[in-house]
Amino acid sequence: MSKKRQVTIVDLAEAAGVSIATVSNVLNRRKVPMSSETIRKVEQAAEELGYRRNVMAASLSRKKSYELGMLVPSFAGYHGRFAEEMQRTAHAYGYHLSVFSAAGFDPEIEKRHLDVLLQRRVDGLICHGLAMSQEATRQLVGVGTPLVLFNAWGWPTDIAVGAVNLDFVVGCDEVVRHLYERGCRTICYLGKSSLYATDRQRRIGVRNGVQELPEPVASESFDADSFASIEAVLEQVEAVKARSGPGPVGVIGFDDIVTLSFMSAALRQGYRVPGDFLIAGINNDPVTSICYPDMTSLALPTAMQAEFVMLLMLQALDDTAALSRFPEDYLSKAAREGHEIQIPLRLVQRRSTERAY
Amino acid sequence: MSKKRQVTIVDLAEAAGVSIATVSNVLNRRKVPMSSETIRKVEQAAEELGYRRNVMAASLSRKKSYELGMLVPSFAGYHGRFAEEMQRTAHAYGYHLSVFSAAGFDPEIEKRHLDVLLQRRVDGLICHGLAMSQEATRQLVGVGTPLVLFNAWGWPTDIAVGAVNLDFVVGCDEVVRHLYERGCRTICYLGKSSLYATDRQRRIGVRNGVQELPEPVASESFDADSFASIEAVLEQVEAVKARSGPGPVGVIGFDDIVTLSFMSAALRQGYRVPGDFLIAGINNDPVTSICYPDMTSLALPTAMQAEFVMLLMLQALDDTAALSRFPEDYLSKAAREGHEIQIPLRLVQRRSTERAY
DNA sequence: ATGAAAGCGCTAACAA
DNA sequence: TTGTTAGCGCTTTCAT
Repeated sequence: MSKKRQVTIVDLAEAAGVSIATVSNVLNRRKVPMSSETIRKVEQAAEELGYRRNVMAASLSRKKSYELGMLVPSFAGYHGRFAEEMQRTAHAYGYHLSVFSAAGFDPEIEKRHLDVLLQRRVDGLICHGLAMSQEATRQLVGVGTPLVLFNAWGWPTDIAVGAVNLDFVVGCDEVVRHLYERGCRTICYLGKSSLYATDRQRRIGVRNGVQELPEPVASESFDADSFASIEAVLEQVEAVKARSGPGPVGVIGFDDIVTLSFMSAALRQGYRVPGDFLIAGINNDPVTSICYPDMTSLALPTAMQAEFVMLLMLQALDDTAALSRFPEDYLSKAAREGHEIQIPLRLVQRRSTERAY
Repeated sequence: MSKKRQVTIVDLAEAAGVSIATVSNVLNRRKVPMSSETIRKVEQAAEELGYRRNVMAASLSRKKSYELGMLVPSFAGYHGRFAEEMQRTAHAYGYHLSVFSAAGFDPEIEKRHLDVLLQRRVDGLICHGLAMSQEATRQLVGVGTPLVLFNAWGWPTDIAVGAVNLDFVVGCDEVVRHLYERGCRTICYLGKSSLYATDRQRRIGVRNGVQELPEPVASESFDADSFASIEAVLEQVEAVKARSGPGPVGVIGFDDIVTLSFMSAALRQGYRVPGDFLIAGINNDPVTSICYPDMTSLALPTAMQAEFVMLLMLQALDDTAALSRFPEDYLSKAAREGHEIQIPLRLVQRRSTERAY
């Protein structure tokens, strides 16, 4: 911030020969009556002097910053894409979004970032299901700053005004059915216990899917986190394959990263994909369409998720003006689902799950 | 930002029975003499009332925000990793870093984000070589807010105080030599003309590398952007391979994404990698170690790059206190290289360039 | 060792 | 239609 004197509304007022209140009114396009001559003079002065609004001063005075803060565990993969989408969406509704990466799931770092955001007096907070305890969150955020979560299940509403969650349950259910239809009579899920909440949703979905199948299908879950390498995971899956029938074994991974790791390891061992294994990931990361073979995955509609996060946020902020710009079906879905909104995923089929040949 | 009255230093002053000036001194741990009793009382009051500093007010008064702004074209891949690293580094030196994704290389969006950052009165700006013109940048940023660039070549110092650049020239040179040593006597570079500046550095490096080889080697460059699909690119490379000798053809891609696309396309066509092609990417994206086959790539030392960006920034900000925390060799390298600092890359060898079998 | 007071740049009643 | 003025919460001389 430049120490040298910046151009302020006082300068503009002088140059335009009006009062600072008038300048403020012009600059903020307020609905008070003003002569077009005044408007012109002020705008010209602003242009000529190179005026740039000081939003800190404005926010301080207005007691509202139109600034939102967001915390993600990483800029990589889904979280980065979602953050980008949230920035776009926030802007569309008149807010700015600062995103911080907690660089993992470290509660201490989360806490620090949240504190900074609160010190900046952001109007609202957007977080993933936090690593820090609910109690710590309640205490830190307190009242007054709405917190909207994404992919967080079962948080009490006295902490967060709501959550917008990807529907992994239904999504994984669908993946299971897809694998079954492609000939799999054995299905393995490769989970990540370290990401408990979101892993759990997937497990439920897989279990539901298997149970609903027209015939009994064997299924196994593995915790990829607890193995030293992806090769070790592969060994386990190989064992399952050994005692299963002749058809392909279906594999669903926690996300596209572990799924791709597994697929590559299988290829290195000489297995065919598809053929010996049919493999599907989750996230529809761009890598799924450029890897070999290209990989079936669950697409996450980040734009829709962002819209609903924003919707909940604006409701909490009582920003009726912005709120009125939502399409009717969004508002009604939000009203129907309450403070935990489900976002449906979409299965994208690629070669990794083509019918065994 | 909560409309309801927030706890201010006035409240603390009252509770502790001291003046607001004293409260401010205590809270900021200033070096003025204070009785430990006063300190205790103030800190206790702050604790009890749940005080949280309002940094907007502080920044406004201090005319310094300790806030930095950064613009990246995307949160994906290298830029996201670098942004994360910059946040960490900035924090280590007492600053906070808000990162915005321009969602591509759109000059209009860049402009908007920069303007917002300047309105927030950030102390400094960190950008990639911008899509917007140098003239527009000069006009927008003006004086007073230092701009440090990364991966930007040849920007005048009256716009940016300096640039910290990945040394793609030397890096690509090294990749070429590596491919040669592994048996390639023909080398193809798959570029991206849309990313002109950074593509150019790679081309120079490849050319240099080829020229320095002990024997003549054929080389070709293709612009992946100008083809409809990666298969179309592959066709071109196949043509090159057809008129080259029996050994493997070496392929270097603009980044790991186009490289992996190419590799997968080649595998789909039945080529062997390594074998028919030896393939190397750039960025050392995490995907390089989980794809099939795992892929040789150039690692980008983001932590080092972040340190130097911070160093240039702190110099521009005259923050001698923070500056003194840099290791001697960093300071001397910066002094030696001036306002365009080169960061060396590191070749990471993987199976995609193993000796042809 | 502590306090009084003048800002920082802007907003928002309220007056004129 | 425009202007006056009292804050917003904090920092920072300068007195005491």
